[in-house]
Amino acid sequence: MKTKTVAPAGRKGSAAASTDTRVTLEQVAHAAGVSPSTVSRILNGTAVVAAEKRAAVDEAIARLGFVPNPVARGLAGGRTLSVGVVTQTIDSPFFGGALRGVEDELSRAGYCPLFVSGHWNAAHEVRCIDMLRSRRVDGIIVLTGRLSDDALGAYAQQMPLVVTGRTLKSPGLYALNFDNFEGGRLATQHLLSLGHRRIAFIAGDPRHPDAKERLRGYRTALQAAGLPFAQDLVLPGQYTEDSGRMAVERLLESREDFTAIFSANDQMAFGAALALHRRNLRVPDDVSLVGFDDLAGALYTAPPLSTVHHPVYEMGQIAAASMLQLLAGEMPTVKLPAPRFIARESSRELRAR
Amino acid sequence: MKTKTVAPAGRKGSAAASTDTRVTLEQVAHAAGVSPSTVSRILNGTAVVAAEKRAAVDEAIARLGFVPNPVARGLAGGRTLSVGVVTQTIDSPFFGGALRGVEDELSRAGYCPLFVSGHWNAAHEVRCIDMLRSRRVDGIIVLTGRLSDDALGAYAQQMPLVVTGRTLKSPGLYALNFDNFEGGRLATQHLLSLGHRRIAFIAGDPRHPDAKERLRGYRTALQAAGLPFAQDLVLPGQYTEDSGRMAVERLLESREDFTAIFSANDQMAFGAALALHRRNLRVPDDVSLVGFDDLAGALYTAPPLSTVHHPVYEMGQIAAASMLQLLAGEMPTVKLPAPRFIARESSRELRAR
DNA sequence: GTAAATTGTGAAAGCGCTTTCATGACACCA
DNA sequence: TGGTGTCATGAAAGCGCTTTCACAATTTAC
Repeated sequence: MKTKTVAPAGRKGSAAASTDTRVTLEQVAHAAGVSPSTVSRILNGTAVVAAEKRAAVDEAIARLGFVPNPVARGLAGGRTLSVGVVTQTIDSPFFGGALRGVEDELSRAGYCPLFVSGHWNAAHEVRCIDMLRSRRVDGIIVLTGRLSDDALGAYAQQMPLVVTGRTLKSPGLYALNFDNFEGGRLATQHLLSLGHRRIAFIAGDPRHPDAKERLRGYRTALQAAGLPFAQDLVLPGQYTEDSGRMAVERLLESREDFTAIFSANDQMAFGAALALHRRNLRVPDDVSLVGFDDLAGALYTAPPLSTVHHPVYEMGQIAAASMLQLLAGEMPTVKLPAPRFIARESSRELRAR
Repeated sequence: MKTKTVAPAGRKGSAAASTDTRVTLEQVAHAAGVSPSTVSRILNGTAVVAAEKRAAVDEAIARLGFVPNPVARGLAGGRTLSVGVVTQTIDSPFFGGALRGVEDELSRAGYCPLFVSGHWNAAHEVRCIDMLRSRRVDGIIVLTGRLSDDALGAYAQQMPLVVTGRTLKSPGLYALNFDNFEGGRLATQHLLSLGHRRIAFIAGDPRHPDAKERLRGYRTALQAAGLPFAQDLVLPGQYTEDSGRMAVERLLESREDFTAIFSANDQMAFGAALALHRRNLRVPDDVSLVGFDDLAGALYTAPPLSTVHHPVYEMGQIAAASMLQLLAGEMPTVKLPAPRFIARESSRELRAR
């Protein structure tokens, strides 16, 4: 058995696996006594190969510890087995779970995510997407973001696109949207069922479509209960903890009467809880508080926050799975799970005060 | 002006920038009337080029909207302008900030991070690193992790490596370590200076070197104050919220006397706060509570948590900057900032009870 | 039995760059 | 003025794959 002498493999230390980055497909072909084309065909399953040669190649691959070079593959084949993921900040408590879902699902299929942060800025998102395109990703997943629907549609003409937080139809584009309206309705409904009638609402940034939907859910639930919509009970917020804190401070200063607060997201609810604490108002004894999103932290506030569960991890998984389908030439049809309200300890039935 | 007819550029929609992924270096060379080598030299600054030709090339690049293809560059030049980042979970509240620091710093230099999750599992980390190597990243940043120092040293022989959470010297390897001992000392010192004498400690997972260091800081501070070290006041924890909650529950059941708790990280402090809340013990009136890490959430607990500031974002930045230096053939020398204690509202002076 | 369709395989041409290597054009010193 | 350097530049050879194309070797059809 003649084996081409190969540069010594980098197998120093116990950790290095038995794969050698320096072995090339050509060496495998030599070792197996076939042509490179045949090896490639076996690797990609692009054609039928005689069982005998296939065995020889498989053996050579195993023996040499060959791993195909994705960079060369990308150049030659045009596919890089990587997909770009535009998130807003990589350390967002909200999107974090989604990133994990994307990663898990993609790596299962041998794909690799490229995460970039758009910083809630359309121009920056454009730059990110350009960067991803120049890196030749096979597709792009956009988590919400500030880009116009038209802009996204245009990108979708160039490569597969999956986008969350929108309802949007376009060829080569799959949109995944969570039912924020229903979530808003559920949360409000929960407070109403506990007897609350004066329910303040801390709104999210109105530039977010989902913030508007959550507000609409709130209004609809009030209306369904025959209650008037009081503009003074709706406080503007920015989806940040601090904006939630300030909203509650304004609310208290306004001397508006209220017994419960529905915050359009958990982060603002955390801020709200702090503001209430500072005024010696106890949750839920003095004020019931509910949030939206069910962030990891919602389980560990004192008391744990009642909130609408937003399946972010699943959202990431589904987005990735949809991308894989798009890449395979199929049209995805999966939908996001429906919102569920999680009653914890920050809300309770209204008592006479 | 003769221009080679090029496939129509993908400039549909207002969002698509004026760059065209399909323009190649060869087309630029043609358009500028020079050879591809010259264009490459201008792009990389590898050689002096006549000002006149340089101008012609620059013009052609701008006119055609040429963007070099990193995949081809990677194949030809052996450098992919990407660095792998092994984190533990991409959505970790602790490492999140570090990832952002890495991303910001790398992208400034035209590099691109590839984030992979090791899930606190040495075998998984090995697989991640192999994957990154096969993707031909130029270097790898390992955020803490479970790999042995030897294994890391072995990898460092193959490519530049920056690792955090260790003190370790090896060629081609740069280790960045935070002074966890001093942090632990500072936090304990803070409680001592407020008059506390019975200070419980919720320990982190002893497999983490930093958890051991924080404990050592606690012990040293007690010793320096002439206080005995009481093993019964040290509760085992796992760095998770729930382990913090359970630790406090065990502590209360043990009927051990204590007036303050120092938790080895903020996540466990959050759990501890919840357990105290459930027992109607108020922070800081009944029990002072301090954490470690200064997570984003520490600012918005009720009350805001006194804690040791761990500069994670800077850690990410510095790790990335060090990697860039390593890649440039220099040996980095930057160190992490020293720990600072941030007194907020969860700790106060001891009062007679 | 011959023509035609089918099949497995190898040779070779790229993919879009980087990087030697060779070359011609000048400048320099004796 | 001839020889030796220096310098900018182009030609061409890869980098490690995929994929087209061509070609024998079969198999099938008439």
